[in-house]
Amino acid sequence: MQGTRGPGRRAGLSRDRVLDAATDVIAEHGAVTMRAVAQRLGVAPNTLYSHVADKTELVDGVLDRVLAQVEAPGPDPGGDPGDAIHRLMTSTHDVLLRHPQLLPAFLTRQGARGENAHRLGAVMLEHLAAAGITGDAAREALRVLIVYTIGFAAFDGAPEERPVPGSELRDNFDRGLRWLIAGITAGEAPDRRSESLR
Amino acid sequence: MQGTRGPGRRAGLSRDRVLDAATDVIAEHGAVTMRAVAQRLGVAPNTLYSHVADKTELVDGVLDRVLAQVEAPGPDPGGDPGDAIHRLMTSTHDVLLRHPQLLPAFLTRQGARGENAHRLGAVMLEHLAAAGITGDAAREALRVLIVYTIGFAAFDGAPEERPVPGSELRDNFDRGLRWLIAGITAGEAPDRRSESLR
DNA sequence: CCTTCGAACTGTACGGTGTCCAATTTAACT
DNA sequence: AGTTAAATTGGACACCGTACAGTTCGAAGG
Repeated sequence: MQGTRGPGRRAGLSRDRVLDAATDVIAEHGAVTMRAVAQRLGVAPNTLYSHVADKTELVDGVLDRVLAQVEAPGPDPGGDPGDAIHRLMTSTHDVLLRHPQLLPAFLTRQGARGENAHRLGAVMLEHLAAAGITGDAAREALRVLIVYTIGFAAFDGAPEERPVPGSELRDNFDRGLRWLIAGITAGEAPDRRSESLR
Repeated sequence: MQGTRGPGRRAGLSRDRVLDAATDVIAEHGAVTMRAVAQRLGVAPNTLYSHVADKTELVDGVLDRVLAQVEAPGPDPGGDPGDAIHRLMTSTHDVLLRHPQLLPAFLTRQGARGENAHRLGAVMLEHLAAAGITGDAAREALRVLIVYTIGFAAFDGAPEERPVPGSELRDNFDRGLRWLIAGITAGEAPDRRSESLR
């Protein structure tokens, strides 16, 4: 039984395996700890720093992996851009709710700055452009939608008293989301709405 | 020079003075620490536990004090309830932005559960009732508005790159808020609106 | 006035956290 | 083969929240 490994003995880690372990730990205990991740990997805590610069980088990695599960419908000429936006934000909301434990981390890191987040933002801007919204107006609309979605998921994932069943919360989210999309696609730039065809 | 105080020697603290010190500390360093608060008061760290049960209770206290600064316009018969709601949420947004350091704490505690938060919620429900929105619909609308406001403030208060000037962010917040209020006061409960008297 | 008692406060300490440093070993490259 | 960079470890540091058991004060009751 060679239970303990001496210094230098490889454990075969990788950034991916570290992030996997971190995801598991956060799913089980609701919070990450360098030591907990290391223990799950059968490794000394410091080892993680060979694959991850910081704890924040570790958390960011986990967050971005979760965001990778969001279904981002591509541009659909002929389809309603509002519908596409609605689907994308709903998928994001669902994905976030599927991992309620890391919603606090999501909030404090303000939405993750990883590549998947970037990808989703780009897709959103495409849909907004298809709806005739570009430039600053598009960026503002995007910000509003992101804030709303993450914020709502965070409040839903709260471990407090739960008088409201999940389905009702989903409806609640859906209703507010429709209000926002309606406002975005309808009344933007009320002074000059010439080429807003439809 | 009697610099150090022996055990038992009173320091003249009170819950209020502790919360004051905590507010200052959080304003300077962006985070609270029992030890930091104690040091600022010239007191041993444990002393705080005579005036505050927990660190979370301390943070909650600070949060609720900040929320006390929000101007909550009373019910105004004849006035537009939508305007009142708009003013209240805008005031909340301003107050939150005035204390960007404790926005993370606000988020992780999901909006503070203190008595001022309660008061603001009650006022909001009054205004919603004045707009003909009651019961579950009112609670849903309130949730949407709170999520949006806190979420937006949190994104604004982020210490990241700031390509957007503050005034523009305020306009951005304002626009989204109007969309939400429009949706709330216009199309609520489209299927069964029988006893929604008005 | 004296006694009593609860509350304020301190010293100390425990278990936990993130992270740095110097060693050690291994795998890969030349 | 020898050299080198990377992976891993033990150990340590500084900090965190907080529990425990004492000390001392201020006020209340006789």
